[in-house]
Amino acid sequence: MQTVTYQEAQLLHSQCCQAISDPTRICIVYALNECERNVTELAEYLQTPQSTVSRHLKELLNRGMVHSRRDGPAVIYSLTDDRIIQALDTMRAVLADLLRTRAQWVDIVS
Amino acid sequence: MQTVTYQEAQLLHSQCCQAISDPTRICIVYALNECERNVTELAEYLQTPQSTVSRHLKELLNRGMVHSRRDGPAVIYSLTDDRIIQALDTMRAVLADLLRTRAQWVDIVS
DNA sequence: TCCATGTTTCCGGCTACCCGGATACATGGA
DNA sequence: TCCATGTATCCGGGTAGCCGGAAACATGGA
Repeated sequence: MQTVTYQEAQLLHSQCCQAISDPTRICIVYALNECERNVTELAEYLQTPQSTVSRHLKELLNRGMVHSRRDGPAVIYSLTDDRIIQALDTMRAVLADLLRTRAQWVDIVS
Repeated sequence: MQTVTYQEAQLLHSQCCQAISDPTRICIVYALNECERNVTELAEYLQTPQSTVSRHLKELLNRGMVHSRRDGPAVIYSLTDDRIIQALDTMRAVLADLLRTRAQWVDIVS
């Protein structure tokens, strides 16, 4: 059984978090939580260039955050694990409370 | 009441996630979850240069992830919100399952 | 086999992030 | 007021990340 050092585990942990720390990737993850979509659909939905979306999906795939499957010429992506949304929502709640205590900008975030 | 656009909210969300996406900052957050500590204590505990720790703490403070209070010449830091740990643990669980399905490196992470 | 559709990769370039030693700054006691 | 302790900032420099147009690559139907 191969093992990793504590530092390597920490690095993997941070890479998972980094995967969902980019604004575009956050949008992609939430979009895939609604329903699975292919690259073009995501690009249109997010109003983002297709190459950009594809690049981010590659990152998410490498980190294991999403699955992909072919459907003819299209590639359909879907979320690997619901807990990714759970983690994002948790941080969003933390943020909402932060803003609340600072008494500003509450409406959109919460 | 001042509001933010959807894009700005997304950006804030990503900044919160980014705050806990650096390996060193993850270590700091977990260390502060055990007990509050000052900069020097953290630096020694994490075997990391004091200036580096201080810089990361500033980031975490700016993002509202930690509190600080003075105790004489020292500045003591503590976690703002337990849910930060919750989110980190969630992502760690996702990672652990990922590695499990890939059948390697399981022991340390889980 | 040729083409339409959809995807990935390449490219040049810019920005943001991270590092750690050294220096400057704050605090409270002698 | 001077000093010891602890903290924050400065600095130079390296690295990683992000961008979007363009070109190359897959796929399945005509």
